Amino acid sequence: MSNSRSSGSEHERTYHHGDLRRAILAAALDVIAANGPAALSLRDLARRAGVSHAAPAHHFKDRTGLLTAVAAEGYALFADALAGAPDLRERGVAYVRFAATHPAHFQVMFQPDLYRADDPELLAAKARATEALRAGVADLPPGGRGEDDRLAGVAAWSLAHGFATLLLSGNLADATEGREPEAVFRSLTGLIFTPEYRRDG
Amino acid sequence: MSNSRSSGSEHERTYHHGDLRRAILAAALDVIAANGPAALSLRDLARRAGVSHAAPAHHFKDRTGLLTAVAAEGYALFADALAGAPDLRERGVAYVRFAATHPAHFQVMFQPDLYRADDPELLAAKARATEALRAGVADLPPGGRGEDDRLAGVAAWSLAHGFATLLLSGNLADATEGREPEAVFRSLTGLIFTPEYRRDG
DNA sequence: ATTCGATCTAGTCACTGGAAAGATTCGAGC
DNA sequence: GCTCGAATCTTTCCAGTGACTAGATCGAAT
Repeated sequence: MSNSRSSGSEHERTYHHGDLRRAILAAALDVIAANGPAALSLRDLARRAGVSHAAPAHHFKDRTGLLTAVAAEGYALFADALAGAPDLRERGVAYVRFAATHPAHFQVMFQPDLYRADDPELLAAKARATEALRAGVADLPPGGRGEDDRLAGVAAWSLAHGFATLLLSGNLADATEGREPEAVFRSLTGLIFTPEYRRDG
Repeated sequence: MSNSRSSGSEHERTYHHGDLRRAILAAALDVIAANGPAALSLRDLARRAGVSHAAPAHHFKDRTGLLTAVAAEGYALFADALAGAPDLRERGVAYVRFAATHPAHFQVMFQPDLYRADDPELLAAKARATEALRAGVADLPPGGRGEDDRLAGVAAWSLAHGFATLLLSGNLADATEGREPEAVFRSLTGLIFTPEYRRDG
């Protein structure tokens, strides 16, 4: 590692950036979070990182490759976030919190048009996340009821996902009104879930 | 109206298209439904309509203007679809059905980055849709309970919206498995809503 | 020290969105 | 029927972008 570029505020021009992949990814997340995936430009990211316009290609192949990397990283972080939650309700809260704290990742993850959905690394991370979700649903009903379990899982997923996407698209601005979105979602779950589907106090 | 262009299969070249605005909009919906909003190109749409690449600009100003028109039309159709439903549950079903039958509209509507959210026509249509949603939530609890009403409304909205977006992003493929998404959603609502929040049989 | 692979640069091409200026057609009013 | 203004469409042009290629530079292992 020749040059980490973290010592001075001015970019010290050297041939090798040091950690261009991370720098491009970080810049991409900024742009996406601010203006959406459509506003993302490889050349702009290269400029921000202080490298030539063709440099990112070596790390991500092309634009789709960059977004694939974003989605893969997103699913990995997502799986970790979900795994840390104790019960179903808190897993839903973690779902919403992830969307709120990682809006760029979340947006890209759920727009498969933007990336290569067959990427191996992405598939592995997504599988981990899916497993974390499924595990959350598995401890849901007292006894397995077959088809209803699956439906209940889809319902819980839909509830959390809908809240998260509405939040990111700005449609819950007046519903939350300054309150923490997670908190709103938490009280919301207490309202809609029937008692036998609750695990929390 | 000089030339409707609907008589023959071959485009009869005339200077005026006849209904270019509709033609461009229709082509745009096709492209978005097939490959997402990112794949949309004004020049491509112009080619499909058989006009010069600058022709669409007169009807939509720019790319953002076209997407604004898509969103506005979407909200108008959405309001109509929601207004036709008798009770809250069927309004949710209508929500999901709209997303399934108008995927392009739906996708654009809930990505405000793509269009001009302050467009007057769009705002009017969105207000109608919001009103239709609010009315659906209003007849929900037996007696008004203040803050809980609002939360329940957000919950119902989140449930329908989450199901719809997961459906469009391909995440419910194995959960529906050939069955009509609407039907799956309908049975899902019966499972998750507490009895006192139900109106249906 | 040399070599090899990884990283980055420079140059190029096709495509896109957008703006400007001109051509064609429509339709209202005479 | 004719003219004229407005709407619609074409042509031309420019800057920005993604992607490809060839070459320059660097790092590290041998």
